[in-house]
Amino acid sequence: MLEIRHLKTLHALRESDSLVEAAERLHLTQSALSHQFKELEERMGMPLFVRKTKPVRFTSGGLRLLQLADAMLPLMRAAERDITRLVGGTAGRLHMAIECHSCFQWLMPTIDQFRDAWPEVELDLASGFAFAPLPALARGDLDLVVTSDPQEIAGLTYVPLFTYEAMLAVANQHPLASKPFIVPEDLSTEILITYPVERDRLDIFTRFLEPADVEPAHVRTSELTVMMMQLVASGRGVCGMPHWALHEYSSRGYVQAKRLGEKGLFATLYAAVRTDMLDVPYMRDFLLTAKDTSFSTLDGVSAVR
Amino acid sequence: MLEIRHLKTLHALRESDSLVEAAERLHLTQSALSHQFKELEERMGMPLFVRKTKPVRFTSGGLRLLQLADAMLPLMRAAERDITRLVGGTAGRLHMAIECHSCFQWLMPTIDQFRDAWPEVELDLASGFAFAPLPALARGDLDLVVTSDPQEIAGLTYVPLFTYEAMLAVANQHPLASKPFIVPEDLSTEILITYPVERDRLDIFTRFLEPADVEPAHVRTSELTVMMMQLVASGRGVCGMPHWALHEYSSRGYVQAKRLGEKGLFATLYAAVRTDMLDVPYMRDFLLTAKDTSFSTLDGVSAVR
DNA sequence: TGACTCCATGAGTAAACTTGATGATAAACG
DNA sequence: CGTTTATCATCAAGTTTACTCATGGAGTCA
Repeated sequence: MLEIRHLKTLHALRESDSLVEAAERLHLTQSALSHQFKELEERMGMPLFVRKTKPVRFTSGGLRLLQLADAMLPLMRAAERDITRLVGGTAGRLHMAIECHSCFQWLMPTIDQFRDAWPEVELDLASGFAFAPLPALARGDLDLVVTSDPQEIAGLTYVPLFTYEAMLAVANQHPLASKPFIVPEDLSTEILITYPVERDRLDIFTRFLEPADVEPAHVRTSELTVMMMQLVASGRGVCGMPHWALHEYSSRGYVQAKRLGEKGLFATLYAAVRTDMLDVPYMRDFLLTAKDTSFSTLDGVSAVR
Repeated sequence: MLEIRHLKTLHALRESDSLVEAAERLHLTQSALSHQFKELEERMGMPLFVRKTKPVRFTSGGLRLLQLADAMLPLMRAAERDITRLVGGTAGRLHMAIECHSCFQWLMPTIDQFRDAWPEVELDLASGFAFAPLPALARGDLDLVVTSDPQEIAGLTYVPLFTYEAMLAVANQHPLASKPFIVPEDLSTEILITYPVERDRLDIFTRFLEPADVEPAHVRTSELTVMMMQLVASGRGVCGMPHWALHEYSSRGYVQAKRLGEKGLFATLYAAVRTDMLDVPYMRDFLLTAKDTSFSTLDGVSAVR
């Protein structure tokens, strides 16, 4: 019924002052526009503009359609631009979400490096995701999700980034420091320090304490890793942390890193992307950079991949 | 390039699970959709959905276009509905603005009556207009403006509603009560009570005091006419008011209504509408009702029309 | 009045769209 | 494991649509 073409014509007509001028602007003949309006007005059942005046004047119906055009044409242009950039693959959008809080510091170098290499790509990073990020990825609201819990969703591909061991940071003189590894019950009398996020996003709860039905004596939160390390070092609590994040502190003897459970608590981080995005150059590059960064981050820290 | 039809097709394809089903939904053949997609994907330079899967899966490009469809299709439907209602003329929109503050009480009965008669018309009344209402009317953002200052704007018609005399309410025992009429200088020692609006929207300033360069001793404001009358009656100020608004009080000897200037201060109120809206049934009716109401409001109050 | 501008109209044409039939491919089924 | 069924692509043909070209009427300005 109503078509984009009509809106474009109306828009051009308002910008110019007559049908002829509007026709030129649209690279059409005046006759074409005349026909177009005739038919459109027939379909709408009302005139859309007054012809004899200069500049042209719109009727109420015409004005309403112009409102529509003003709303729709920019949307269209934006979408077409996005598609073009997507095809080109050197520009586009990369909206990320990360489920794992402690990955921030690991992801940041990757992002910085990427931003330099692909200045045309619009970067966005959301961490505190209210909604489930993987469906949002499938829906197209996101472009990449860093997760340790890959779910089988059609159209999504999971690219493994690296495997890390979650460990417990304790003060050097702490009683637990002498144990070969930590068991859940050890924490029932401890103060546990975590990032200020929901429990079900912290491996130490979901995969260590909760299966054993153990609750720490107290839980306190901190935004910054440095701050957490200070608290731990001064014996005011313990905290779970990826071994690579801990390495900087444990290798200097600032705190001790203890294994969680006899066999350790390992997790693999994946980058989830829509499968067809794997072909897009900037996406390939981001994934490669992310892997590289993770290797170098892990380098000399652990053999775990 | 990109057209509504394409968005509708994509939308239908997401709702159904295959091309055939989408085709049915759109009352088209499967072949039609196949052709349509082939061409669209060619134009876009990328596939938009994965065919072999069930339900169909969209590529990133397809998802982006679906986002666009989700934004645009509702806008279109709303616009088309508005146009239909505009043509029918028994339903539609009537967004008003009034420039003259004291017209509220006069307009309200008209609006009430109108609402009963045309329940399908979406009424909206704005008084404190930040922007100029007449250009907004011409632009299509408003549908009716009550003004006493008609400006020649192409496409607008001014329907005179009635002429009224602005008068000054003073206490019975007030010194000014004995004068045959008021001159601007009389107010230089008086407390003037006004509605709490900008000065340039009050005739007593723009057409009486300011031309004579006279400032009242003090200006205080009040929201309610009743309250203003009480203040005036108890000798705590004077106030300018349309004679019809004053009549209720002056005819009972509560206050005195004095002429402003030897010849009186008259103003005509107009309803400004876009000319083509004069044909719309509900608009005709509103204007007639408004005139009627103004006649009956004036009835027995004054012969001024 | 004549030149000019603007818009409407009719006819012709090329392109786009649709249709229905047919074929290829892949999944579902006995 | 062959058969059935469903889905999508392709083809040829008919139809519609949207444009251009050519022409004419109406209004405007010297």
